[in-house]
Amino acid sequence: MSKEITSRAEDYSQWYNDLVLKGGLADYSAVRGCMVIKPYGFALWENMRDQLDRMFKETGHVNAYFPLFIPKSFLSKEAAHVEGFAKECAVVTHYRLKNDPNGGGVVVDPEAKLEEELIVRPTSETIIWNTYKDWIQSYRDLPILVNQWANVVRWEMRTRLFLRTAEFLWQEGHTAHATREEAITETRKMLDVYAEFVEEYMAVPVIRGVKSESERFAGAEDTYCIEALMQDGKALQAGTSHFLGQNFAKAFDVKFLTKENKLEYVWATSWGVSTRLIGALVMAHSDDQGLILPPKIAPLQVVVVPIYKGDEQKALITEKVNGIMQALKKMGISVKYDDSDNSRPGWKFAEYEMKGVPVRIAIGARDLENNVVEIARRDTKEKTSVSMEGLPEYVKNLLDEIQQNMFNKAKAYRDSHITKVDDWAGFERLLDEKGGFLAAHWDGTAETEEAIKEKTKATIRCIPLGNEAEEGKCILTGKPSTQRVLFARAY
RNA sequence: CGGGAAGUAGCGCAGGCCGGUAGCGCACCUGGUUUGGGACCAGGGGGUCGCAGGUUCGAAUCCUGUCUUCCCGACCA
Repeated sequence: MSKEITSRAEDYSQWYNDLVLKGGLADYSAVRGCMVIKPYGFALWENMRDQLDRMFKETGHVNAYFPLFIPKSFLSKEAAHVEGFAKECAVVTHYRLKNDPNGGGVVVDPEAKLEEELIVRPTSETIIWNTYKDWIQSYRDLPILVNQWANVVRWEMRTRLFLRTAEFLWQEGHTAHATREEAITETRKMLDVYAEFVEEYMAVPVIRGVKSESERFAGAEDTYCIEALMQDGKALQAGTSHFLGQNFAKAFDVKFLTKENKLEYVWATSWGVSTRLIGALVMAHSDDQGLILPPKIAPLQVVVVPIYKGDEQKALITEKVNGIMQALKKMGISVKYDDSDNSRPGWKFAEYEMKGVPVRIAIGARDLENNVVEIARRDTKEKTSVSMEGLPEYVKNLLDEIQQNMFNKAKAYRDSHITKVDDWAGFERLLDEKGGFLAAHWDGTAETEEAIKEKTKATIRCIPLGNEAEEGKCILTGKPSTQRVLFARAY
């Protein structure tokens, strides 16, 4: 048929592309490295965004919006920061086009060169801290807890749908605090918010941790992260939260007066998650039949497919379905009745499986007679005959169960792919044969980390929070180590 | 940005070496029969062959450039 999905076993990358494209989440666009997020994919993002937004507001944050363009000079104010992003910045140099005197359409007007070039934001720390300077006078102005939903641009060499595109959507929280402790607390709090969201709503288990120096955000003192594991054994960073210390306050000269009337630099955090989460969602749960979406964020939770012979039967079924739909909607369940006549039930079944709709209800003449419906769940593909009596409650419970089951399944896979390893040969072999996270000792130096990366392509994903101390020897150098860290090949 | 592959109807492809006015399957439209896991019959519509130049009487086909995508590397979230 026209919508075959490449199997995971055959070609994992192609499988992922097939799911995104054929599941209707996104399409390639005419612009290099940029994608079109289609309505179904955007509905998914909206559900994620809305929930995150609620959680940000519950933790005291407010939304604002800062400019897309950043003066070039701003970026260079924080040395580490500019170094981290310089290689992937899009630069605006002119502000006008004109008709090509040679008749070739429009050309950039050389007369319209900008005095100072503008950078399309790769992230907004600089423009925001330049602004915060004006907002902050005294300790009474703190803390500032601002988030923005925005697009950002990072000019990537190699792009992949959702996982890495030149332009992507995200949120970036930027907070300012009076004390180091308060800023660190904020950094950790938002990491917890992310972890809760990804686990509770996306049903993807994550490991909370701290990045090593070389994986740290450019300009941060500490970068915290949540790391998820994909079905091919590769890790994916699902969110980051940075303790920025006073780096940006110093770079942009943002000081405040304390109660004691002393002038001090402000402490900062920033934190973000992006549409990349959709990539994580796809790769954590889906199978060779298509997407599997967790009920809590699925654009559509239930689809009803009628099976009928002739218009009379269809009318009877539709009448019954209308009642079911109303009852489900009353319980806050999103449901669609697909009574379109241009495809048959079997085709619809396959289609909604591809799109990952958690629950399918099929109802035909036989069911009407017996006062039942057939319910199929996407996660396990199980089909059951269920009485019409109490159907809404049954569906409600089933959605909860699917959500839980998806998380449990992903967690079982993840947990079985965290492997302790103490010898180099085993380390290399496990990376190739099993994948997942390898818990190994590391001597704590960037040189060793780099050497391991070069030999194996594996990086230190994080040092887990609450990691237990354990004497050991570095997996590569044999030098003394005090704890295990998590290595993995990553997206 | 290097190495490989590709771009022809909405989707998947053939045609290309050997230039002569574009074809198949699915989808779509009409009518009918159908409908419990991707229906069938009959009739029909749809393509400046990615884009721009060039060679030629004539280009999907040959040449040059360019854009986009995929896979593998380097880089990164």
